[in-house]
Amino acid sequence: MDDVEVLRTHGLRVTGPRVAVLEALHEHPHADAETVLRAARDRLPAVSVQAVYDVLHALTDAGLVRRIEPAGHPARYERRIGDNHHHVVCRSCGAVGDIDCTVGHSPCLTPSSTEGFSIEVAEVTFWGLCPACRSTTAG
Amino acid sequence: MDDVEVLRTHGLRVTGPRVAVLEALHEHPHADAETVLRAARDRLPAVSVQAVYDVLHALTDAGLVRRIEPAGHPARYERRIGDNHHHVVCRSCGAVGDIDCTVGHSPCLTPSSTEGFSIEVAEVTFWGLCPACRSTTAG
DNA sequence: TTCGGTTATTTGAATGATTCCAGTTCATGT
DNA sequence: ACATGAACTGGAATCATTCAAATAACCGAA
Repeated sequence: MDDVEVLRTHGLRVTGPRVAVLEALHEHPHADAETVLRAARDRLPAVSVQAVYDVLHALTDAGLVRRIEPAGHPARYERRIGDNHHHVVCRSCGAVGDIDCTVGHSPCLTPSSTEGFSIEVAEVTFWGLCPACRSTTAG
Repeated sequence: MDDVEVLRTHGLRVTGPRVAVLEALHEHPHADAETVLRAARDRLPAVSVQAVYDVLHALTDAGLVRRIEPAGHPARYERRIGDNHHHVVCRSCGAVGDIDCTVGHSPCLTPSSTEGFSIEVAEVTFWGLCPACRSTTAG
């Protein structure tokens, strides 16, 4: 299923910016808006900043793309969805990596006291240093 | 140990704004910067916006206060630290609640593949609806 | 293939939390 | 009390993201 078909399947109109953004995300698995913009412009030079934001929003709403918002860093977007994996974020450079949740479901993710909240999803973020920053910072 | 002593213990100078901010945080367990500012001004009307940000930063660096940054909401600050608890955030109004990590340490928090990252902390955020928003939104 | 209605995109300006800057004031140790 | 360096004030600036209005593109129907 190519990008065009993916869009149709999810009831979204097929437009240049949307295809370009999907391809950009394929190239950069955890790209922030600016990276997506640049990569999208490699294919569609005229695409505007807001178009990229709109498209990312539309894709996120449609469940095609997942938005990650690491504290202190601009939002990032990824196409890998539906498998409940988690993320490592580099404290130093903000690089993001995927981490499979091998424990499967539950564990810490079924809280003891919910404080009256109805809980829908649990989000796990690991903070550390990426390989590159490890060698640079510490040695 | 009162607020003044807490500051001294952590090697921080004792100043009006710092005490005011600590007291504000005691009153509002998950306050954002604006709430802290207002509560601090109840005690110290002249305190500036920047002083509050500086103080919150200093307290966070000193490990006296923990900063929570729920995606899409302004940062919040809390005094309860060192017990590795997690948070529930209301999707609708941004209210924050504490959730004890009864499972203790580890579970999902020891990832399988670290992708080469050196991992320091794991952060768990639950997303849902707070009691107030549940009754308002759904019915 | 042309038409029409809806939806997406463009352009440009605005927002809002947070931070930077330069100068002044204050807390602390002697 | 005094010197010193950290902390505070006020104002402007930053950055990602969003809003608003006008234009243009998509896609089903004729």
